[in-house]
This record gives sequence, C-alpha cells and structure tokens, in this order.
Amino acid sequence: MKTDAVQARSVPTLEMVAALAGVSRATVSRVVNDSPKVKPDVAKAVNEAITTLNYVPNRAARSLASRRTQSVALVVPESTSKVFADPFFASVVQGIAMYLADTDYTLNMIISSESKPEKTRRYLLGGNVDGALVVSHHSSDHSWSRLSESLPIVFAGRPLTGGDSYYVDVDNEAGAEGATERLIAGGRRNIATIAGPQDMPPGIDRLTGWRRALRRAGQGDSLVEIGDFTPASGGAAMRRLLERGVPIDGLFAANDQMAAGAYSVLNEHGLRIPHDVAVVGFDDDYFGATVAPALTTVHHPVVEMGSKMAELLVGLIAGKPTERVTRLPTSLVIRNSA
Amino acid sequence: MKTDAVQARSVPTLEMVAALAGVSRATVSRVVNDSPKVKPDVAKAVNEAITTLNYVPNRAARSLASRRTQSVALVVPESTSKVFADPFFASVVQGIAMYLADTDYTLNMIISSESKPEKTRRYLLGGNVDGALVVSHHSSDHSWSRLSESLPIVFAGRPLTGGDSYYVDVDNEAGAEGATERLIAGGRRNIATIAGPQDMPPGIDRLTGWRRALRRAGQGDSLVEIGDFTPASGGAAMRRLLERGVPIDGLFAANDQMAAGAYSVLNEHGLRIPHDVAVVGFDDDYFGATVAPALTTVHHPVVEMGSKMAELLVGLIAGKPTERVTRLPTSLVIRNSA
DNA sequence: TTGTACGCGTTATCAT
DNA sequence: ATGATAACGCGTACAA
Repeated sequence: MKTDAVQARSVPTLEMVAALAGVSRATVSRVVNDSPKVKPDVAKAVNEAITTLNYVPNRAARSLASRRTQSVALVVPESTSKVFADPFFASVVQGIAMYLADTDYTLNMIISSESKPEKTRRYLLGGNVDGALVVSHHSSDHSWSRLSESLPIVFAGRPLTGGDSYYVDVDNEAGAEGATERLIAGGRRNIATIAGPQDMPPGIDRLTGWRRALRRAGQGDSLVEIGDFTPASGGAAMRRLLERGVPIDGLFAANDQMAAGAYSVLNEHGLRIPHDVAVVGFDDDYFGATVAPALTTVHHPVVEMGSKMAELLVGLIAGKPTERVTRLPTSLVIRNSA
Repeated sequence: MKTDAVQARSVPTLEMVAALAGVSRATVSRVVNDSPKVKPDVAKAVNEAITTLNYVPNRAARSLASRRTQSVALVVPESTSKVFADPFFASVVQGIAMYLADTDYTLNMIISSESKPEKTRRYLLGGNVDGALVVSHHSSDHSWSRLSESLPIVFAGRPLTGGDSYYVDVDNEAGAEGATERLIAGGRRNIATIAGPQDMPPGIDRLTGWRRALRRAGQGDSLVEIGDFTPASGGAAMRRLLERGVPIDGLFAANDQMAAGAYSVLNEHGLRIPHDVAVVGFDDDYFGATVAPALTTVHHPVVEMGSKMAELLVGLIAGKPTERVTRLPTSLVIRNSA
C-alpha cells in the first residue's frame, strides 16, 4: 500500500522550487541562470526556496535542453599516463582543475588508448563535451588536431609539425636564451649545452635559444651534445663533452634532470661547480632543487600552463576570438650553480 | 530562406538510426543496450545503421531517462593537488582511469577546496554522479564519509578514526613486518626504524609491523625515531638514532624518501650499506631506485590500488555486496641495501 | 516581468 | 519480439 502523497525524492527538482516559491518553472530557471529580467523580490523568494530545498540543477536535463554539456574532456594518451608521477603532467592537470573549479565546467578525464583511438574520437565527437584539453607526454602529439574543426581543443605544448591548433607553451627559446645570457654575463667564454632530443619541440627550441644567445655574444656554438632528458643521458653527454678535450667553463642543460646527470660527471672529473664550470638548467623541478650546489635554472610555469589552457578553452567555447599560440614567459631562478 | 529538407545535424540521433534501419526508436534503444530480446537480423540491421551514421548515444538524454549518470567523481582535496607531482596521487589516478576506461563510466575530476566544501558536497549529492572516489594526500581524510549514506564512495587508504567507509589500502603492517624480517634473516640484531608521523595511518601501521616482527624474534623495539616522510626528516632521524650511541646494524625506513635521507647521514658517519647497516625502505618509488646502493624496499602497488578502488565503486553502484576493507598485498623488492 | 508550452534524445511502460 | 507513447528535468521562444 502506497500511502505517500508526495514521493520522497532524493533530489529536488526545479518544479518543486517553483511550487514552494509560488512562481512558474520558467521563472525559477531564469533565476538559476541569473537572467537579468526578473524582479529582485521574486528572485529573492526563489533563491530562498532553492536553499531551503537544497536544490541543485540536474546537469543532464540542463545539458539536454541547452544543447551544451558544461563539461570538457581532459585527454591523456595512455603512454603518457604510464609515465608514473610525471611532474609535468601532474602539475598541468592541477592547473587545469583549479581553473575549472571556479567555473561551472566539469572535467572529464579520459585516457585514450593508442591502440583504439576510435573510442576517444567518438566520445569527443558524440556531443558529450563542449571542448577538450590534450596533454600528451612531452608536448608534441597533436594527432587529435583534426578534431579541432568540430570541437574546440587546446593542446599543451607546440606541435612538432606546423598545424594550426590552439596551444599553450612555455617560451622555451627565450628561457634558454636567458639562461645562456646568465652564463655569458658571468664571464664564461666556453659555453656548452646538453640539448634535448631534436625531434621534440622543447629539445629543439631550447637549443635554438642557446644558439641565439651565443651568436649575439659573438661566441661559438659548437659545444653541443644531445641527451634524452634523463639524468643518465645528461651524464653521458657531459662525458662526451669533456672528452672533446677543449675547455668548457659554462653549461646549459636543457632540463634539470640532465643537469643533475652532468653534475656527477663533473664531480668525477674534479671540476667544481660553479668555480670551474657554471651550470644552468631548465624546468625548475625537484632535481634541480636537491642537487648540490643548488642549480640555477629556468622556471617552467607548469601549473600556469594548465590554467591558461583551461582559460583559453572556456573562451573558445564561448566563441571568444583567441590567438592560436600562447607562450608563457619563464623566469630565471638564481641559485648557486651559476 | 531555408532550403534544407534535412537539417545538417552534427550528431546523429537514435531517431535517425531508427529511420535508416526501418525500425522504431525503442528497438534501436534495445540494440544499443544489448537487450536480449531482439531478433538477430534486426539487431544486425540496426548495428549497420549505427555504424554508417556513426551514431553515438547522447549521454545527457540517456542519463536523464535512465536516472543514472554513468559517471563517477574523483574527489581531490585542494591541499593534495598542491603537492606537485605526488607520485602516489598520480599513480592512483592512473589506476582509476585505466580501470574505468574499460567500463563506460566517465571520470569527473573535481578538486574540492577545503574552504568551501559545500560546492563539492552539492555536486556529489546533486545527482550528477553515480559514485565517488576520494584520494586525499596521505590516505586518511575521510571527511566525506558521511556522504556514504547517500552515495557510494570508496576511499584511498584507511581512515584515521574508525568509521565504516569503504576503502582500499595497502597492507602496511604486513609489508613493514616482511621488511623487518628480511633484516632479521640477514642476521641483524640491532634493528632501528625511522617511522612516519604517528597521526597518519601509514606511519602508524608501518611502525606496528616493524614492532611485531621484532617482538616475535625476541628483539628489542626501542630504536625508533619519527620523521615526516621527507628525505630531510629521514636524515635528521638517522642522526638522532646514531647519537644514541648504541649499536645499529639494521634500519627499516617507513618510506624510500626517508631512507634516502638516512643514506646521506650514514655515509657521513662512514657507515657502509649494507655492510655496517642494512637498510630496507617502503614504497618502491623513484628515490629508492636511484640511491646507491640501490634500496631494498617494500613495493607499494599504487596503480593497483587505483584500479581496485574503481572496481569496488562500480560494484557498489551495481548494488553488489562488498567488503568495506580491501587490503592489497605488498612484495619485497630485493636490491643491494639489505 | 512572468507564464505557457514545446522540445532536447533516451529509457521504460505498456500494448500488440 | 516490436512499436506507441509517456516520462526524465530543464531551457526558451512566444504569448500575455
């Protein structure tokens, strides 16, 4: 026997609010979406009803009616997610999440398996999100860029190949240039670099920045060895540099991890930092902070990158005119190595 | 002038599929949700229509009609998210995401600001998700546990205070016990520990495990110093341990980071690892892998923790009977320090 | 300024 | 086994 006059619904509906406030559902809807045209006192009454009922708009219904989802996808290639505790990735996501927390967009994290990208593709195009943020491992995979035609997408890091996608990147060139200038200003005349992979934008751009500073200062730019951004590769590169038998009194490492690797080799060879060789890194991560002497390095604003991406995406969704390229400035963190 | 007979809709609807397949919407819906009662040939025809149209069900509509969202929330306290690149957090999330990728649940990441928890609360109770996963920094914040009555929730790590929430944890006690047994089996008779904070479950449990092993072996358990899980605190604790002036030939550090800190101090004092002092850590993270000699440590199955959490939550949502406590086994990673 | 009424794309309840 | 048809909760012309 059902004795209930009013069903004990778990969540109140707009209709119930309307009833309590003595207005129509349309008016409640207007108040919820703060439409300009609703009398202050009516709005007040509605809001009271809302709070007493603890009403929360149903996203699904709202989305269905308004034809937009108020949620964005965070696309993470599976290979990226496998990189346990990649500080870059974690921080970018943090920036994204924190920015979105102040909007009423929801963040849908989807890890896309490279083997069957169709699932992701369909999800994105299925009208389930209003836009997407793509963060791949080392900022170069724009394989989703074709979707940009159908859906606002913002990438982390500039693409390897031209393309015309929207992306946010740190100004790698300028950062590397500044790092190198620091070495030059310190009186160093034989400045080497341990560059990153030359098939990755950060690797390429940081090498370019180093070159630019050197050329402008009229110094040679032949002391280059390539690493793969790991400490071990940094050590190996440093070793090759020293084996050349030419003097080296300054080093710009394309990231802190390689700088840390170089430290060990420098120590092995009895070279003192910064006395014999001044060193500057890039990224300002854990590695640079824990080596001794503490590494002077280029700060990479990773969290800001994330929030900027989110900001741009929200703007794009709103139809706001937006520059395709956003380059965030770096800053030099002066510590003891240069 | 509108000349279009058929509106160029971006995404096809169930209705369009029905038309193309020559059946009713109801039937298409049945096929999509693979209901058992639909003739094979009809189903085939529908599926063909689906693929040619590239149809994707609209989540919002589906959710509205079915009264369930097919999405779960990942709740991250803001303070946790601030811990840049916390490997623990990143890996748990990876596990969660990877498990969910094989279901058709969507993961809604929401970072909840401690200052206004109401927003999160309302979101969770507003019927926007079918369940929630809570990952706080060091596995103890169950402040959301009260919501468990209204919504399935699974936590990472056991709560500090009793409570009756569902949670997944690594078996810290057993892990620590095994680590200590390794030291005992190695003939060590003066085994110290650098414990974690005693107001955090992992800190407490790992100390308990150490004690249990020692007592069972009839050895004393007074060589205890507390750290806060950072390398620096590990170094400081080690120093205090040595200052006691009593012999120490074995050390169990409650995590790898503190073990790394202890390494430095041990080196300073001219003590060789493992010759003079055998060391075992806990977590099996980056720190333990990079110190020299490589650290013998207890493997913490972090990714598995995440996937297990997701698995349990999906089960709970489906109404499956579930144990409140799930403890994942650890394993000892034998390297060179013990 | 406010209310009426229709539609958003699915699922679910009935018939058939 | 399949098809009408009524919800689902909300936004939004359009009317008043």
